[in-house]
This record gives sequence, structure tokens and C-alpha cells, in this order.
Amino acid sequence: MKKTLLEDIAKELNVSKTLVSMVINGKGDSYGISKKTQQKVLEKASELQYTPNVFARALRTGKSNLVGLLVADISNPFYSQIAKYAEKALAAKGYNLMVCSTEEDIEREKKLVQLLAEQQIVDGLIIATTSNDGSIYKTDRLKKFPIVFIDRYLPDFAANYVVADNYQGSFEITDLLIHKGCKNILALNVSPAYISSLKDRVKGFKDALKKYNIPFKQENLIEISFNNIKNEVREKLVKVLNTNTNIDAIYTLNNHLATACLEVFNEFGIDKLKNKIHVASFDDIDLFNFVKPSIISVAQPLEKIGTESANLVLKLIDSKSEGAEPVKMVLRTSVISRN
Amino acid sequence: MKKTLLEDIAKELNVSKTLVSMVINGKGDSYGISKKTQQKVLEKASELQYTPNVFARALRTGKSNLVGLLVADISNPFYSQIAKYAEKALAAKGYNLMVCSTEEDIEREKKLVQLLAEQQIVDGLIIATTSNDGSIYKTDRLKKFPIVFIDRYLPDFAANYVVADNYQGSFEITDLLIHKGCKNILALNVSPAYISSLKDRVKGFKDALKKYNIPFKQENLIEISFNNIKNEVREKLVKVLNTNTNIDAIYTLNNHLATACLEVFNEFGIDKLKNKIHVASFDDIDLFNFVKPSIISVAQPLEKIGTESANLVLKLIDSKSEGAEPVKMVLRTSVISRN
DNA sequence: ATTTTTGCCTAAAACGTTTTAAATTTTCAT
DNA sequence: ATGAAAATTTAAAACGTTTTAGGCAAAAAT
Repeated sequence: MKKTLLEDIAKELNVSKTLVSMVINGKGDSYGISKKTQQKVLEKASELQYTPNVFARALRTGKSNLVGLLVADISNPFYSQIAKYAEKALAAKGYNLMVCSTEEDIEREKKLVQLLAEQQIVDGLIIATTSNDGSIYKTDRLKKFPIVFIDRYLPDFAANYVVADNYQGSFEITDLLIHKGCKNILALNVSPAYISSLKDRVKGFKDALKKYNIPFKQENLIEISFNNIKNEVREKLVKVLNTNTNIDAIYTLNNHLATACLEVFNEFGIDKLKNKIHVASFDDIDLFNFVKPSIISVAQPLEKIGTESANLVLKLIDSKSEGAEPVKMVLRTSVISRN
Repeated sequence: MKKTLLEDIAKELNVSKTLVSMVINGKGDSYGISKKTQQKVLEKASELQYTPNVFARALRTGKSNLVGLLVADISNPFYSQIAKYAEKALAAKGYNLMVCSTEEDIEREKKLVQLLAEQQIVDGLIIATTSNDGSIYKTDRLKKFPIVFIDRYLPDFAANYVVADNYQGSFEITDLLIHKGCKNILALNVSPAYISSLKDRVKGFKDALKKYNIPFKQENLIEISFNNIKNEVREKLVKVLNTNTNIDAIYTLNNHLATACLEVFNEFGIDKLKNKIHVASFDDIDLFNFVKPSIISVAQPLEKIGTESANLVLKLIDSKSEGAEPVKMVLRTSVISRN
């Protein structure tokens, strides 16, 4: 049972494959194919279970109906949730999704972009970039390629993005901590710290302190390198808590840091820590619903990021929007307070 | 700056594009192209940054160098971890991965398989199937298409699969519970219960009971429908615990059930529950490291499942292995005991 | 009764590769 | 030198579409 081709349908009906192609693509009317003929073609096509060859079509039209999603780590629930919703939104419009992990490696990101975009394998890209300066996106070809950045945007780079309002979320959760009486908050950040979302979170944190005239101390912002989170957190956190005994809150700037902290708590016993330490984290993961000490967190609108970025990239693909102003979408986060 | 084509290289060197194609594809030697010419071609190709057009190549050869991964839900960490490792293994061999969520919907699975496999978009598929009888895989075309099932296999269906040893894991964890003194274990299963991994877990559970001459009671195996887990767990769990007060352990058959149980515990307060209830779960998630009551769990070899399924599907693709015996890989799980 | 318009349809080229079959050039033995 | 054999190289077809440019009737306008 061979695959049905346009030609098979054409032969059976004694028409040209041109005509069949037109009808199949819904252009029958605009090319003035009679209703009767269109009907015949569609019936025969479904009878023979015709499905167009994607590669031939892509070769001819330069369109693949694929969208790529590049994230640092697909096994991070933050990204996999976004992936899920993006896929759904794309599927609704007849597009398929290719997910690739960059492993927070800019070289791998570059290779993938080259492969997927320059090669025109995908019609558009959704990217959580690891790049700091966006240099890899400054080629002529890529500048007019449909790309939507998510989670992290590139400063000084006119590009479309859909991100959470990291500043607002961080400001609000810090504000909440302060309202709960915290005066000496220890913040944990993760390198590479040039990533826009992290920078904005730090800024929100600092500005909230400023609002209440609490001086920011550099030693209260610890930086952990992303590829050795567990160990560094253990090391540095224990040290700080031992030397600086009036820390009254810990604020982790992403979910990995939070998990690492909780592990340290576990290991050393929560009670050994000063009693009234509050814990807060950017990102909201399932875990936080179950864990003591109870954690307040900033939930990002994952579904919205996924859906909106997908729709935006489709819009870019459709509109061939040369020269249009880039769309910058900043979505509100919500602070989740647990008793 | 137009894309470089085979023809561009050919023209610059005054050779045919046939020759260039041969050299680029590493077939220079076998076609007897002189070393000198090969050298020239490769140099010029890299000078002009030639990369072949994937679609033209796929159209001509019928090979796309893509592999599809179909899972029930990419946002489930179980699957997203597998995805990560599969992607890595594939990338190492020059293949890319397309991940698609089926949402545990057999119709969507069918559509995706049709699109990806029958359409030859991908060269092979890795699938966590929702199908119970495998009927959608029994077409002539699919029977000889490179498919590796993961997580769940299809009984009565000669197919390649890579799965965890669900029976062994379930047997061992039940055994462990019994050793801890439990005599009245409540097991929570999830529908659709025809899924092989779940059936094997149930069997392991029952056989472990049998080993110690503990009679299996049907009312100690509760079934929860997968699309309403949270509510049903709350409802049924509370009821059972109230009526049947000598339950001394709860064993959830997957990670979703476990999370739902923990939520119920949270809601009603752990202390309200009989003190000495042990909690066990198939699957091992991050959460379990942090939660009280402490949970024993069965960890599946996620990395291995991802890597091995990827390698297997590549082997199938390469070997055009008609008629070869299907590979059935059953990987040991490990029971993780927390004090 | 011829020309023009309209309505419907088609042949052929094009997309960028790979592969087949054959052509050309070189080398070697005579 | 000459023909056969060996070593290189190539033209053209093929993969399955979409699109361009146009063809041919039938209907309408002159």
C-alpha cells in the first residue's frame, strides 16, 4: 500500500495535479475551480487518505510548520510547563513543536539556532537564551527571523519577548517579608548573574529594601554558580548563618536555589537554625506546598508565557512583519503567601 | 547574503554538484574522488559556510534525522527527565528530537503517530503509549517503522520496549513495608488501569503480600481516575481511613497519587491520621526528600530509559532491521528508603 | 460573426538535494 | 602509438510539492 500522492488523485479524476494541489490547500475558490470539481477532489483525497509530503512542501514553500523551543533545561518544571502550553497553542494552529535543551551552554545554543533558524528547519523560534549580549542573534538573517524570547530578554536588543515581571514579583515578595517583620534578609542569587530575569529580581529586592529605608548590604546577597548549586549553597549558607546570627529571612532567587536550601535545612535540622527565619523564593513549585518551614513564593504565569509566546511567534511568522516594532510583553506575577 | 548551495561550490571549483554532494557526504573515497579534489571541496564548503538543505535532502533520501518522542505529559518530571537524556543521546549521533504531549488521549496519540510516522517526518519514534491493545500500531506501515515503547509496553504485541521493572520495584517496596511491620497496606492505583506499568505494579504488590501470607483484600486497592486525581484521592482516602482504622501503610502507585495524598495529609493534619502510618510510592520525586511523614519510594532509572531508548531507536533506524527479534529491555529500579 | 471576457483548468518549472548510468580522462600493457 | 582497463567525473532524473504563466472553451459584448 503505497503512499497516496497528488498525482494519484489527479489521475483518478482526470484532472491536473495543479488543480488538486490548489483545492487541497483551500485555494480552490481563489483560483476559480468549480465547486463541483472541488467537491470531487476533496472526496477522493479523503477516500485515498491523502496527506501531503511535508518535506516536498517545505522545500517548495520554504515553510515547515515547525516551531522550535530552546530552553536551558527541559527537565526543569518551569520550562517543561511552558513547553506544554506552547505546544498546545501551536497545535491548535497546525504547527508542531521541537524542544531542545541548551544546557545553559551558549555554544550549544548557537549551534541549535544555526541549525534550526539559518537552515530554515523551523519557521520560528521561542528561546530562553543564555546569551548575555545577544551577539549570536545579530546576523542579518536572524534579525528578520521570527524569534520570541521568553523568561529572559536581551537588553539593548530590539527583540520580541514574553517574560514575567521579575522586578515587580521580587519587589512584592520582599515587601511582604518586610511586613512580616524581617529586617535582615539574606538573598541567594545564581550565576550567570547577567541574565535579565535575575538582574530584575535583584533590583526589585533592593528597591523594596530602599522603600523601607533598610540599607542593602553586599554580604547579604550571595552568589551561587549554577553548575554547582547544591554544594555551594550548603557551604555558603551554613557559613553565613553561623557568622551572621541576626539573619531573619532567606530569599532564594529561583527554584533550584530554594530546593538546595531546603536540603540544607533538612540536613542540619530546621530547629538548629534560628527559629524565626522566614523563607521566600522566586518561582513556585509543587514542593513548596508541603514543606516546613512554610515558604512564600512568586508564581510566574507559566501558562500565559507558553501560550502568548506561541501566539506571538505565529503572528510574526504570518505577518512577515518586517520593520514592525518588537512586542515586549511583561506579565504580572503573583505572590503566594502560605500561613 | 544568500544561502550557499551545492551548486555555488560546484561553480566556484568548476566541478559538478554531484561531486560536491558526494564529498560532502563523506562518500568521496567510495566514489573514487581524488584526495586533492576532496580537499578543495571541503575547504570551499567551509569557506562558504555551506549547510545542506534539510528538506531537500529529506525529500530525496526519505530520511529526516529527526526522532519523535510521544509522552502523556511533558510537564511531568518523569517524562521531561527522560526527554532530556534521550535528546542528549540523539544529539550525539546527529539527530534532533521532537517532543509531543498526547495528554493521555489515544486519539491525539493516533494523530501524532500518523503525522510523524506515516508521513515520515521522523525516522523513528519513542513512545509512552496510552493505547491498551496497540491497535493503532498494527498497520502494515507502522509494523516496520522504528518504534521503541518506553514506560509502558503493549502485551501481545511484538514490539521493542525499554521499561522499568515495575514488578520488581513494586514487589520490593511492598516487601520493605511488610518488614517494617505493616500488615494492612492500602494501595492507590490510577486509571486507566490497563497500562502495563500499573498492572505490573499491582502484581508485584499482590505477590509480595502472598509471600508473607497476607491476604489481599480488594477494598485495599483503590482506583482513582487519572483526570480527577486530587478530588478523588481526597474523597476516597479520607473515607477509607475513617472506616478502616487499622490501615498501617499507604502505597501510591505513581507520583501524582503520592502528591495528592500528601495534600490530603496537609489539609487534615498529619497527626489526625493514625500515628504509625507508613507512606510509600512508586516513582521518586524531589518532593519526597523534604516531606513528613517520610516516604519510601521506587526510583526508576530515568537516565537509562532515556539513553537506551534513544540508542535503540537509532539502531533500528540504521539496521532497517526487518524481521529482527524485538528488543525488550527491562531495567531494574531501586527502592529508596528514608529513615 | 467576430472579438472580448469570463470561467475553468493545465503544462512545466522550480525548490535543493542524492543517485544512477554513463562519459571522459588518465594510466598501463602491448 | 594503440587499445583496454582503471580512475575520475558528470548529466540528468528523481523525490513530491507549489506556483507561474498561460490555454481553451463557453458566454457575453460588439
